This record gives sequence, C-alpha cells and structure tokens, in this order.
Amino acid sequence: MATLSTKADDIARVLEDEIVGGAIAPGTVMRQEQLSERFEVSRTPVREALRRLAALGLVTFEPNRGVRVRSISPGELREAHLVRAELEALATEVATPRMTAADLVLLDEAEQRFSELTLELRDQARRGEARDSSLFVEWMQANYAFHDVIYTAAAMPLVERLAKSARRTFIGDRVWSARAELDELYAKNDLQHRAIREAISAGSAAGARLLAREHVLSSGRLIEVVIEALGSGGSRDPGWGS
Amino acid sequence: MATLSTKADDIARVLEDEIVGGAIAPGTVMRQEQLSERFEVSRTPVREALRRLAALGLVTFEPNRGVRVRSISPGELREAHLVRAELEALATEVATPRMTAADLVLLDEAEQRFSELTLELRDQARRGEARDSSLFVEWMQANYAFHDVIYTAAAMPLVERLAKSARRTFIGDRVWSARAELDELYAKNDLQHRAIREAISAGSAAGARLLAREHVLSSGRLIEVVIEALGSGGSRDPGWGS
DNA sequence: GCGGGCTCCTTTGGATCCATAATAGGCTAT
DNA sequence: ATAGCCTATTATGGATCCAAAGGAGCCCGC
Repeated sequence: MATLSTKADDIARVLEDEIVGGAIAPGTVMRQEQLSERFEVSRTPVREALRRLAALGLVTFEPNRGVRVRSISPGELREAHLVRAELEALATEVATPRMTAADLVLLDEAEQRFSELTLELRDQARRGEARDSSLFVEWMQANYAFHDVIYTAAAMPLVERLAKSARRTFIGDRVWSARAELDELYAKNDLQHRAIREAISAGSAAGARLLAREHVLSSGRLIEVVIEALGSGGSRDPGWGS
Repeated sequence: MATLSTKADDIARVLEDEIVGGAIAPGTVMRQEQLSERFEVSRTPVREALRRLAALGLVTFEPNRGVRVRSISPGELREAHLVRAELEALATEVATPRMTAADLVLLDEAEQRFSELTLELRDQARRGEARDSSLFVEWMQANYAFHDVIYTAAAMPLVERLAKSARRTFIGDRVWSARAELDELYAKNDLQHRAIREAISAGSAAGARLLAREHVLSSGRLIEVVIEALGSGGSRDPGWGS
C-alpha cells in the first residue's frame, strides 16, 4: 500500500479543523500524550503536527510547558478582517472576468442557499426559540461556500490559502449564536452577497472588488459589535493571545 | 539556564533564512541526517523544523522520499506580488497617520541608503564591472529596510508576517543580479520610494496607499521582465513547484 | 501559624532504535 | 546485448527510551 500521506499531516488536518471550528477552546493546553493515545500513535508524529499548527499560528509552543491554543485579541481580529478584506477584494476582481456561465450558476445556488438560511435564522430568532447551534454552523458554511466559488474562479491558490487561514478568527459558533437583535446585520450580509453577484454578473471587476471589500469590512464590524455586546460573559477565554 | 527557545525553532529559523535568501536552491532535497549532523542534533528536532517550513510553504514533504525546497512558478510569483501589493497598500495606508517624526527620520535614512546603493549599482553596471553579488544583497536589504519602517509604524503583525513571507519569491540574488540594461527600472524603484515617503509626509493615507500598491506591482513586473530576459539560462531549477 | 526551601512527579525536548518504502545495482533468461 | 526481475542499500516515518525543566506538595525552621 502506497503511503499517500503521513500520520503527522493527517493529525494536523484534524486538529486544524477542530481549532478553527471552535471544538477546542482557545487557551486550552494540548497534552501530547493525550493526543497520541487518541490518534493511536506515538508522540513523535503528534509533535510534528503541532509544529505545523504552530507555524500556522494556531497554537504556541511554551518551551517545557506545552502547547496552548492561541486565542485572538480584539486587535488581531480586526487586523485579520482588514487583511481578508483586501484579499477578497483582489480575488473578486480577478475572478470577475474569469467567471464562466457555469460558475455564475454555482454562485447563484450558493447565494440562494445562504439567503434561505439567513431567513431561517431570522425566523428562529423572532420566534424566540433557543438558538440552534447547528443552524449557525450551516449558515456560516453557506457563507463560506459563496466565497469559495469566487476563490475557485479566481484560481489564486495563495490568496485562497491566506484568506481562509484568516477565517479562523471566527472561533466557531460562539460568536455568531450570541444575540438575536442583530437581525438586520445578518440580513445585510445577504444583500451584500447579492450585490457582489450582480456586479460580477455585469462584468464590473472594479465594482465587484469594492463591494467585496466593503462586505468583509462590514462583517468584521458586525463581529466586533457582537463581541462587544457579549462583553466577557459568553467567552471562556481571556481574549488575549501571546 | 532557562530554555528560551527550542532546537527545532532555532533550526527552522536558520533554514528559513537560507531558503528565502537563496542559499539553498529550489528543487534541492534536504537530507535529514545531513542536517542533523550539521546542527549537531538528532533527526527529531530537524524533522520538526522541516514541518514548520512545510507549513510555511517553503518545502514540500514527499512521503518516504524526502523534503524538497519548493520552487516558484511564474504564476506563483505573479500571484505573490499581487498579494504583497494589496498588503503593502493596506499597511502603508494604516501607517501614514501613525507615523511619528522619529519614524519619518527613519524612513528618510532608509530611503537615502537605498538611493545611494541604487546609484552605486548603476555606476557599477555602467562601468561594465563584474556584478558584485553582495552589493545586490545590500541593495535588497536596504529596500526591505525601507518597507520595514512602514510595517513597524503600521503595527500590524499579521500583515507584516504575511507580506514578508511573500518576499521569499525573490529567490536570492540570482534574479536581481541578472542584467545591467534595466538601470532605469531599478532607478524607478528609488523614485517610487521617494513618492511614498512624500505622500506619507504629507499625511495622505489614500495617496500613500495607491503609491505603495503601484510600487509593488511595478517591481513585480520588473522581476517578470528580468526572468523573461533570463530565459531558462540562469536558473538552476525547472521553475515549477509541486 | 506561616513562609521558604527541598523533593517527587508530571510532561516536555531530544536521542536512539526499528520497520518499511524507494531505489540502485546486479543477475538471469531470452 | 538487453529487458525484466530480484536483492541489497539507503533514507524516511514512527516508536521507544532517556534527561531535564516546571510545578505541586510536603517538611522544617522561625
């Protein structure tokens, strides 16, 4: 059997997903032995995987003390959004003249799904129901799916990689599931998606670029508002990265 | 003695510098045992260091075959410059209102040093002397120093990290030391630096932003031209990354 | 009663050891 | 002579082993 991937890489991918998905809370110390018995390997590949996560900025090595999942300070969150705004703007600009009819269909489908989920989310909040965490996850994924269509069309692997790594700042669903009074802000996201879609459809690279930039910046502000509203009450970490 | 850093990190830093500096040619396979005896450690920390380099995109693991220093395709080079243009534009915009008088002095000094080296370089080329590799290295470092002043003032660690990682595309001095007939393009870099400096000095964030963007894009085109002029004659790698 | 220091335990960082995949070279059969 | 197969070598991936740093808890002196 030809080995197509190495244990360290597999483990790194899993842990990466868990951290960016919020399954592992920021501030947690990851015990090597614990991980090694979980993945049924020795500590060696575990440590190599952790090195990779460290290089990606997801964890920090505290020599002789362990690895800790990095938490994001408000400043870092803000900066990450500024970066993502520029990168998405670039990707959208490049993607616009490259979008085929098929791509546009994909974009439409993604937008429609996102729109539906946004409505569902709003209705659920209005009915005062307990917030369904999985619905938020779906909503986020639909949001990402929309942007992914653009990334794919842009065919810019570096931009895609960097921008996606900046997504990790979302810290799972804890941020999004926070408040219901932000309805219209969620809805604004949907409207912005449509605007971007229309600009692309119209072949306006410059317009799509500006809209994409504004969209990311605005969703960044949304997150800041939500976090502000949360105060420190809903977060289990000090909100401070080394 | 308190251990402030780990062997793996030290090794990673050294190798990182060597790769981005071009001391290790793209395409090279890095033998673990060789590295371990060079750094006088076992293969374990070496492998952890290599994992880090892999996460940074500097090398690729080919399972059971070794790690290979990634080479950059023309497309990747182009994309990296587009990214760097956006990030530098952002950093410059943010830095402009934050620049203190002291920062401006630093910027001036960096610019002046860069200017001098540019002239030296031109004169050397005009006299038809054998190109002095170390002079090019100095010139590049002076170029980076100028931009570093801006990064520092911007106080955006993420942007700085990403943009600097995009610098690695320069592949040492092989690119720059290529031709003498590109004098005015080198000089153009200098003029652009001055324009950026003046825009910052005038407090025009938007102007500085545009100038920074154009500057990076233009130097990216310069590199493309140089590589084009080189053909495949001066490069020891196939110019293709996995 | 309390603070400082000493000892033991846990966990990490690193070294060494082992199994296996890839490859190079030789051998055989045609 | 040459193509194909088999073996021996080498380097990697992973496991196990060892030394040392950090911290918790205990003990002793004041």
